[in-house]
Amino acid sequence: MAKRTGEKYFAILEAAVKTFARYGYHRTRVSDIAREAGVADGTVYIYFEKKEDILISLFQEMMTQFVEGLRQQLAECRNCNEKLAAVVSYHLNTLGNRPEQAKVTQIELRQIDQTINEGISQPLLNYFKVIEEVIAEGQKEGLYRHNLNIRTARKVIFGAIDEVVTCWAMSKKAYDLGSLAGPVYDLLVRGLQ
Amino acid sequence: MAKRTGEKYFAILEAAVKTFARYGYHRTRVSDIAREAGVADGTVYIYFEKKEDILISLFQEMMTQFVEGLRQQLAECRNCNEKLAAVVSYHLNTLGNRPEQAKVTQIELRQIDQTINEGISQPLLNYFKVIEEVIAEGQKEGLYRHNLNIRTARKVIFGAIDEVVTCWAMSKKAYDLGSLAGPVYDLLVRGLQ
Amino acid sequence: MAKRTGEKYFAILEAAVKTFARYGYHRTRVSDIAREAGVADGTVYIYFEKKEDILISLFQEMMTQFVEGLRQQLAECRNCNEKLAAVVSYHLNTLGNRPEQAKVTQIELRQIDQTINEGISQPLLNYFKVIEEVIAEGQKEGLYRHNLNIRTARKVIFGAIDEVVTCWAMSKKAYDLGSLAGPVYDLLVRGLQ
Amino acid sequence: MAKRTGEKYFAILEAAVKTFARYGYHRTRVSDIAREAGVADGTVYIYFEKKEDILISLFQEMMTQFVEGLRQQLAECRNCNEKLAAVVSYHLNTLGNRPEQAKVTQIELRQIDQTINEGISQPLLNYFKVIEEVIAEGQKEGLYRHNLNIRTARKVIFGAIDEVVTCWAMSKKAYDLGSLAGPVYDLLVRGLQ
DNA sequence: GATGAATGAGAGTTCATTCAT
DNA sequence: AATGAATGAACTCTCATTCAT
Repeated sequence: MAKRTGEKYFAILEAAVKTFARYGYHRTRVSDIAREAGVADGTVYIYFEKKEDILISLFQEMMTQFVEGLRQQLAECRNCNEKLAAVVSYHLNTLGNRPEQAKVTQIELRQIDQTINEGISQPLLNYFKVIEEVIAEGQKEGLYRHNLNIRTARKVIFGAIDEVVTCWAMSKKAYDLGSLAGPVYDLLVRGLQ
Repeated sequence: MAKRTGEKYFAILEAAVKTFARYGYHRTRVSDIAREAGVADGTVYIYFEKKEDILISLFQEMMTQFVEGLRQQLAECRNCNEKLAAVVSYHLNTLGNRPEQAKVTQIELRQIDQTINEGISQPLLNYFKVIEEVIAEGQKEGLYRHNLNIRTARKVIFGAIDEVVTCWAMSKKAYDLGSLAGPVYDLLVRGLQ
Repeated sequence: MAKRTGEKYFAILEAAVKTFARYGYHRTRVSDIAREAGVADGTVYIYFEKKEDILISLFQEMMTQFVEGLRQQLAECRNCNEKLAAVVSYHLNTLGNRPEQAKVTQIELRQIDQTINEGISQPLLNYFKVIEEVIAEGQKEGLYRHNLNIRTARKVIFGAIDEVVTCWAMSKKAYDLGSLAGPVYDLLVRGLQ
Repeated sequence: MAKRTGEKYFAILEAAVKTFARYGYHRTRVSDIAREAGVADGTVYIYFEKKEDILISLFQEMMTQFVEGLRQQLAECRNCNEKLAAVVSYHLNTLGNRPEQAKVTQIELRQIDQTINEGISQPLLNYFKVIEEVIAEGQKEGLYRHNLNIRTARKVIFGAIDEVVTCWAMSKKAYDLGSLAGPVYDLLVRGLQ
């Protein structure tokens, strides 16, 4: 079961971002999403196993696209510093331009039992891998310290950017998220050197 | 209503940490907490307005104690670097020694509608203030850059530590969280200089 | 929401009369009605907003039918006296033949907060209007006094009949309610003349 | 148990009229009455068996006083017509001057399972008896028809007055209830003759 | 594939009543 | 007699999920 593809699959996903961002995951009824997507309640269950699945699929689709786009950006960078800058900038700009996605990623996604959720951690690991690759590269290039624990550094980097996004997503969003890329990069790159 | 003090208040709070950490917020029934605390279901509602209230009160009590303890540590530091080290170390050690609290803080607490929750953000702001004070002090002492945006720096610092804790809380906790204090401090302090 | 029509709507209504009459409104659980109607608990809430709604809808359906039937009877009467007799007789006979409805109308219906209930007073007003029309007609025909306050007379008439029904509904119903129509009519008509 | 007398007994009763009239029987908590009476929750249960008991006792006290007062009035009447007029007038004036009692008598009292309630019907029967005595006397005096069924006539009389009070109690009480005594008496007395 | 009416498990919360002090 | 903290039974309503059409 659960087709996970097709025109209506994406219609439902799109409807879900909107309603989750507006009402929050728990206060959104499956029927709300169905109505927004213009399909019947039952139809949702042709494309998704259960409600949680919608949120997870949403994240997976977003994350896949995100990592893909990020990798394209990185391909054009000449060294690890440029790559780190690209990571920060791409992360902040991508979510800064998609407030609804940001809301879902930063807030709603955390409403699910994290303990079980392979579905969330797996796609996230791909992103983590990218960051860790950049750090390792920096060490090879001699730009970053060798006594750096790559995993810890990755946590610091991701955590820092993530918190910056969360603060913005929970705020009135009166400022441009992307404009924080420079300062954040500065803070992080020095730590690695 | 809602006494918010007394022997049973704390018994319920203690029972709540345990059950939330074990089953997660949403899968914990109020009656589970009551049983664990050795009181009747109704008694819970003498001390708390509603289920959500328990989680929030839990956080507030923890946070108040946390900030208080942190301030004591900082009082003994001679400069901002020592203070920053103290923040990182205190944060990681405190939660590292209390896995149940860590689980609740990092995971369960995010299960509530963040949009509404003054109850969560307010106590957190006190912690944020401490961090920002340390940074400002560092600038005054000439140890930290002046072109630093204090708020952004705070987000980076908090986000970094928070992510380190979250990864640990979601892991099998096979390593000592406190032992990451040094590396994390190193990464952060260089960013500020 | 609340479909308020369809096969199951009436099945639930029918089940409600029975259970309300048997156990009383407050002691009837929604699940009792559902079981009696042969539907699931949740189904009740597809057709009714809330429990109270069932009782009110019940009354509205009954009242609508009642007034309709009464109007048909009155159409065949040649003067206001015949009409008054018809009102008394129709009222007593209708409820006399439907003990369960009588129980609900006279007893259970009064278990709801009367202050709020438009839903109850509105349909009743239609009946009141019929009575008042009969009185006014009687005055025009010269059969009833002109110094009669129509509203007061209506209250007296309705109150009298209503009390007769209530006494019967609360009794063992050993006597035929309809047989009181004559005496009651006699008492009332003289008052009007 | 249940002292049913003493200073606090009446304080609770008085508090109950107020709160019942204000919030309705079902929405009044025992603790509301206790607070209004200035006693502890538990104290209520020294004087009353259960919540229902308060409402019933209230009615009994009111009814006893009512019938007593009515009997005094009747003692001064010279014939059954005067007595009937006294009944109507006394009933309407008494409740007309005590809106809170009226609310309780006409509305809240009916919120209890009438089927069981000896406690309500018993004191009411005393009033019924008074009315029936008046009618019987009228027949003896030759003023009222002999083919009158006394019980039915009593129901008509009581029902009529009761409805007049109920309408007033549920209304904004913009008119004086006692002023309806004349018209109501007129309507009723002619029926008896 | 699509529908949407029907299902029924599930739990938070209230509050009358009790009883140790 | 008086207190009021504690009890725990009771029940409505929601909503994710199913399945006959």
